Amino acid sequence: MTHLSITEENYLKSILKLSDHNQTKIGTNEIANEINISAASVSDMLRKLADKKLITYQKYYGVKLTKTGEHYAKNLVRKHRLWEVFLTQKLQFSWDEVHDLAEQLEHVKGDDMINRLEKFLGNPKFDPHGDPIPDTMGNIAIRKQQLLIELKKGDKAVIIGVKDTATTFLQFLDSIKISLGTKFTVIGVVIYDHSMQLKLQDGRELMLSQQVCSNIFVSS
Amino acid sequence: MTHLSITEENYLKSILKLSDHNQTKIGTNEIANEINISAASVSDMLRKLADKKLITYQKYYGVKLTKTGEHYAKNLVRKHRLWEVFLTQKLQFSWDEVHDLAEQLEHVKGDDMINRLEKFLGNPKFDPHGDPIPDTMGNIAIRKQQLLIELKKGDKAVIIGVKDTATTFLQFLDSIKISLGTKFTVIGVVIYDHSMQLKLQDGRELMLSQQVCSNIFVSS
DNA sequence: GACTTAATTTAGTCTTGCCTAAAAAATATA
DNA sequence: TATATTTTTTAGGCAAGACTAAATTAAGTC
Repeated sequence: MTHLSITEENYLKSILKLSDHNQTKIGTNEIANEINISAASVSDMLRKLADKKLITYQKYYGVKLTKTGEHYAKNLVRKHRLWEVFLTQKLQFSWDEVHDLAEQLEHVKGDDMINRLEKFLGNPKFDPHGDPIPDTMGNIAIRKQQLLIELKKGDKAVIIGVKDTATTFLQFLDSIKISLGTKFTVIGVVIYDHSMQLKLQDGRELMLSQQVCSNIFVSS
Repeated sequence: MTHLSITEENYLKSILKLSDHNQTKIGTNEIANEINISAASVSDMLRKLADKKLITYQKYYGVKLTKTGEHYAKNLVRKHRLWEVFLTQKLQFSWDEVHDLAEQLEHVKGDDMINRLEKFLGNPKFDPHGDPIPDTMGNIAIRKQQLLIELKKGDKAVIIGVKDTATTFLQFLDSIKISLGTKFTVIGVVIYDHSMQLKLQDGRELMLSQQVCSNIFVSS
């Protein structure tokens, strides 16, 4: 375990994130875009990360994490999500406030601390946004999940995560009192704009736009 | 509140630490020695910190924190000590293990988080080594404390802190099951080498060397 | 296949924070 | 007081990580 700089860690994390959506090799511009840095700077860094065997990199042909690189990256995700659980569960932050803090906390070195933190939090499997927390080996619990938008009238389900974690979206969900674990039944789908009408467990009825429904993960 | 780099924060913290012992202005070499950096580099940084009005600095005549600089430095101490309480109380670390982790955690930005952490921990006034935790204004609780070595035969007291926080010392105290809050009576002082014999609340009797007794704070 | 456009890399700089060696100022000593 | 010693600063460099501008490679189009 070589010591990586915060910058290096952030590159690895971005590459992992992009790999999730896009199975093929990641382009320089994609990374540049993800972390708001010039493509030239990214190019520089990719060479360095390749030298350290954290990525495989062929000039002009994109980049992929090595096993080592992937391990580092997943460990960062693990740390990030555990800290998010800590911030929401123990310090009562709301789910739209925790990302930036976790972004800092994830770079604190000390795997022993993280393992103890995990235990202290009761070995949670998902973070406050419903994203799974990798274990020490980088294994990630898989969960059959679908988007709310895919449900049909009459379906019953529970909210287990969000696809978009933008502050405005999370705050909107808070404002309508929707959170992880909320159970509901689809009582109608508007043909015209694909809005969905839900009846919540607490009896409230709610109309959600197609865009909102496309960003909420549910499980039946 | 300008954003300070970790490096800048560490300089401020060192200057504060040195000021505690030494009321006069702090010399370049002292700082260099404290943080293990060349005097030349320190000189450089002092100029930068003075430009930012965090210290008052007169070439060749040493350095002092400004009100602003002192505020930053005390806030760092506050964060450091609160994180130490967290690590020992919640994650079950022992007092000799927490320093390096707290050294990293103290640089995480977010005063709101720290205030919530403080509350979560039950507003502790002292860290695991018995050092006081500054409040948000930088005020530090004062406590009448004396060194164990100053006590006389027959005195009763309670251990409230340590002067030396070296790992070996803390581990030694752990090994003989002495911790903050331990109550005792001095049942003898050896004239020859000034060792002290204590009777603990739990009935155990213990002989401690002059050096050990010179590094334990007690309160009667 | 030649040409245009988009993506990527290289070249040359800048800032931060560190270093060593040398110069300058302050302090101690004879 | 003059000299020696210690402390501090200046000068010149280096590595990391960023930038812009220019060059190169790949991909898309006619």
